[in-house]
Amino acid sequence: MEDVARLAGVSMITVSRAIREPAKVAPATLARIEAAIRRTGYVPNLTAGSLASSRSRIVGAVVPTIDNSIFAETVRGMSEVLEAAGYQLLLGQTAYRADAEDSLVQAFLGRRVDGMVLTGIGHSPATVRRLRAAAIPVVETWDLTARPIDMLVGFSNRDAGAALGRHLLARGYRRLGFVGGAEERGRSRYAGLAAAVADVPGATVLRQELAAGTSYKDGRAAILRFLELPEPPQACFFGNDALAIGALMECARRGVRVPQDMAIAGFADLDIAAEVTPALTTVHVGSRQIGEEAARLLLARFEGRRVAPRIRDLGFRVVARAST
Amino acid sequence: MEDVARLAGVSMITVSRAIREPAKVAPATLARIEAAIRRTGYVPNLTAGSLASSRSRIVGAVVPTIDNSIFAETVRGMSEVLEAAGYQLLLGQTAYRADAEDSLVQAFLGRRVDGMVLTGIGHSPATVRRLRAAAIPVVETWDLTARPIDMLVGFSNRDAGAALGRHLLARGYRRLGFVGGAEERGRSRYAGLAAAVADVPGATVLRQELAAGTSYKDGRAAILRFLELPEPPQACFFGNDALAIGALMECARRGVRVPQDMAIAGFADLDIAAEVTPALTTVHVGSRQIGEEAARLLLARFEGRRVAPRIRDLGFRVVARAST
DNA sequence: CTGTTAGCGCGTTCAC
DNA sequence: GTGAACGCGCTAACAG
Repeated sequence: MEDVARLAGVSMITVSRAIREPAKVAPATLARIEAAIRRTGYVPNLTAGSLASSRSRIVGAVVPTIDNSIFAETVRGMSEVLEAAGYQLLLGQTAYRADAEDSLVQAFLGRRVDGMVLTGIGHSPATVRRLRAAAIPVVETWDLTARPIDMLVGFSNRDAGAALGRHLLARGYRRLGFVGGAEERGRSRYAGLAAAVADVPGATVLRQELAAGTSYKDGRAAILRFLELPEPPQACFFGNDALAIGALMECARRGVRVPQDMAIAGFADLDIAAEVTPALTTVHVGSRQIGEEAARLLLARFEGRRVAPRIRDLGFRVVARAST
Repeated sequence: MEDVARLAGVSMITVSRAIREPAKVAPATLARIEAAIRRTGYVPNLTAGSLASSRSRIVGAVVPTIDNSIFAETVRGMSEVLEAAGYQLLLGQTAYRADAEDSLVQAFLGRRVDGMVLTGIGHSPATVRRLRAAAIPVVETWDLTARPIDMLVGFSNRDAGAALGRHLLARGYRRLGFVGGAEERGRSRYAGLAAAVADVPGATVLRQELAAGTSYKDGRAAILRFLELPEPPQACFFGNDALAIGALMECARRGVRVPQDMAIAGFADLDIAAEVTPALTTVHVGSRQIGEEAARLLLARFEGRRVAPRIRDLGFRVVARAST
């Protein structure tokens, strides 16, 4: 930067301004500086800038995984909004390991990210303490609570589970099954379903809890376990679409008719849910919008705007298709 | 850090060492420092560390998108290997926009990433110049070339396309179709297919080039266009599994038998490819391994080890399933 | 609109 | 095994 300044015959601070707020520099000066930048091949060191300004223009995001497209869409939405505003995304994946979130948060805070996005509302006390101490904007996502750490963008997994349960019950199914991974949000969906079932005399629900981080194969195996029961469920709600589609495919192979012999529903409404045959009943939750909105909230706070309300319930929508 | 040093009765540099190389600090001193860190809630500022040491422990990765799980797996593999080594991942998505890569590279270099991972081997001259000037380790992925910018982990899209073409031809199909997005690697796959077709007298191939960033829906539409022809292809190769599965589903809906009336093949071997009915013939390319290996190469270079060879051809494998 | 001064919070290099 | 001085490259705050 010193070279650039010398070449342009100005001081370093003017170069700095020419880069960050070109409008505040005289056009002639600006032109000379730009020429000098080009000649020297100067690349501003944003690390030094971050240190000096104590703003990194980096946002940290922690998700369980991006393989499973439900979070991939969220990350994509976030990343597009952030990039458009000149921010970068530091991505961390926990693979559903309990301790991974805290160490990622710690690492991100060490990098002085300007904001953080977390998945879910369950965090270790240490994590919460760290985030509060850092005093940066934080957005929790994919769930709902009255007391977020700071801001929140999501929907009620419990209500969504209940709504899907009511849909199944309304369709006349009474013996229900639930299959989900061992993680917080999946459990909330089950709790909702169970509550809906409790409201209807004679309705029952059987639950299979799998390890977290499930995929197609697990759905296939789970539906088999149900089908082998003397009295299998009539309808099965899977904690995510991948599980449900695995189950759907297994039914197709075995000649189990969906929904006549076994109704199947998923969760999240991946692109593929509408494409399979029969098309999958699921709950649409706006994965992409969650990411976009989270990013927008952060940007608002970065720009000093007050965010109200701090809780954004984006809701959900039961999408009834042919599989139920 | 000054507070910590004072509390522990040592100098700042000793605190610094206690954090980075605890082995080089006397156990008693170390214990006092750790206690002081806990009492003060001190969080080392890695930005300052980066500036002083000119090593950021950040790797930048540019992918077209992570929605499409083929790159999601690569990113996941990368991120796991990097996180285990104490590195963080800065993620950028181009959404297949031509100019997006260069601006992301520019931004990442400005942050002084220690290394970069790019998707593909086609980059603007400006991008290549920047990367060379930065003199950091760079890994290109998902394709093959004799002259990578620095290092490369991938496979030959052309050969993979040709291999799948030979598979279709060996199965007796002569009128082939190809559907792919308008992007470099998809075009290479087509080129390979076309070459395989040229080797067999009487074999033909019809091509549909879609916009880049395709999904299930596009596959569905594309197969319809083929089916409406007076003489549709007998077998259709799709540039990625999502397209192929969309087509598969459309065939199921229309009562078009796969593979008897229309054979279908995809590319990348997503988890779901093995699960659909009929199971999808595709080309396995080790998306996850590409990411892991790219990360390992970078780590090797960060640690000063020489990497040879700099080109890692991970190969591919035609996975013949029921859909062809 | 432009410049000056004074750090940002560490790690490097040497010395002890 | 520990410390002092210096600088990494930039920007905030103020002055002009």
